[in-house]
Amino acid sequence: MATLTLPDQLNAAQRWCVTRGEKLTDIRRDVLSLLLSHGHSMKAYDILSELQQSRPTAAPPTVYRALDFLLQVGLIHRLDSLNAFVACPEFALPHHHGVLLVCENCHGVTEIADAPWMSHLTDAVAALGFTPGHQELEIKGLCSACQKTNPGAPA
Amino acid sequence: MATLTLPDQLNAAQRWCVTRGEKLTDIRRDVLSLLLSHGHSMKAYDILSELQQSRPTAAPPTVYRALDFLLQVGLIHRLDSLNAFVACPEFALPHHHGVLLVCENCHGVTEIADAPWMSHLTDAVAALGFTPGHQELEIKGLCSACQKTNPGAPA
DNA sequence: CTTAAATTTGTTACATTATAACAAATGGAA
DNA sequence: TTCCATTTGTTATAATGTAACAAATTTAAG
Repeated sequence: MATLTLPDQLNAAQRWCVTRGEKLTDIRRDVLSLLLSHGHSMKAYDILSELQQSRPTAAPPTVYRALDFLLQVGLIHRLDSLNAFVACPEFALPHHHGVLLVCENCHGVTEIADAPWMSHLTDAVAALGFTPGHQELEIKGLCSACQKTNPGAPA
Repeated sequence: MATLTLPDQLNAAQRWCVTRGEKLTDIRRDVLSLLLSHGHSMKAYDILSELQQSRPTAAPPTVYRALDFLLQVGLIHRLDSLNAFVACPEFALPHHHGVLLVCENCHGVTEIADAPWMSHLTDAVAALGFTPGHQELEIKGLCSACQKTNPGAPA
């Protein structure tokens, strides 16, 4: 996995949007850039605070609109369990069935793309007549780093 | 699956709490009763409104405290994707690894207890050094009923 | 080029979801 | 009874997210 620089990541995102007939405007790029450069997940109002460093007039809708767009085109994920957002490092993978491992302690996120057992899950669910939507599963727990410093936290 | 009456469900919950050294107080029982009798998921402030029919002085902390308690003892689940709560019909099952199928259209919830592929998932995740917490997976999508009335809604 | 339409952004206000903080009441145990 | 722990009442406020409409910008058409 070649680690791209931030400008390269942004350029790739730009191309991804154009391919889909969408525009990565300045605001949207700025929000994505914040998420990419942080690496970990961010809350909407934290993004807003940082965005206001360069855009003093930014307001909640400014951020939420950009986040909604980035979610639509698949450049970021929303973490329902944290009310937070994280950049998706693998946005260009086709039929991307991801699992997000969310650490309850440090709020770090590890993404697993195309896990082999994922198809078992979607098959079993489909057999019940249920059609999964965006297939991003969120599993809460403790990452390996936090288990060491935090012995015995969840169940 | 024997379908218990509401009083029987509440009594079973009562015993479950006592077993764990906890008390199912009046308020907690009332909140659980609302969730059980509704069957589908409810938002905290909807629970509050209904609770205020019988307890006019109930305030947000009244409901959130009861919900926190019921979550702790495993009598209910929180649906992160809806900011809602639902009664757990299988709270007494040991080592309960559940999957919640959440319909994005009708907000109905189907719970799968002890699915066979669940162990594959936890094993694979554990192999990465991640320790899952409460193992309640939430899968958003469309239930079979809503697929018929809602052709082509999510992806 | 100019006009019209569509999209994006600015701005204000508000809706929804959840918690902090502290006082009062309740229930057991010493 | 007296003390302590737990639960509940109460007020206020924090955190998260959206509605509604105006202004600006971009795109496409004539």
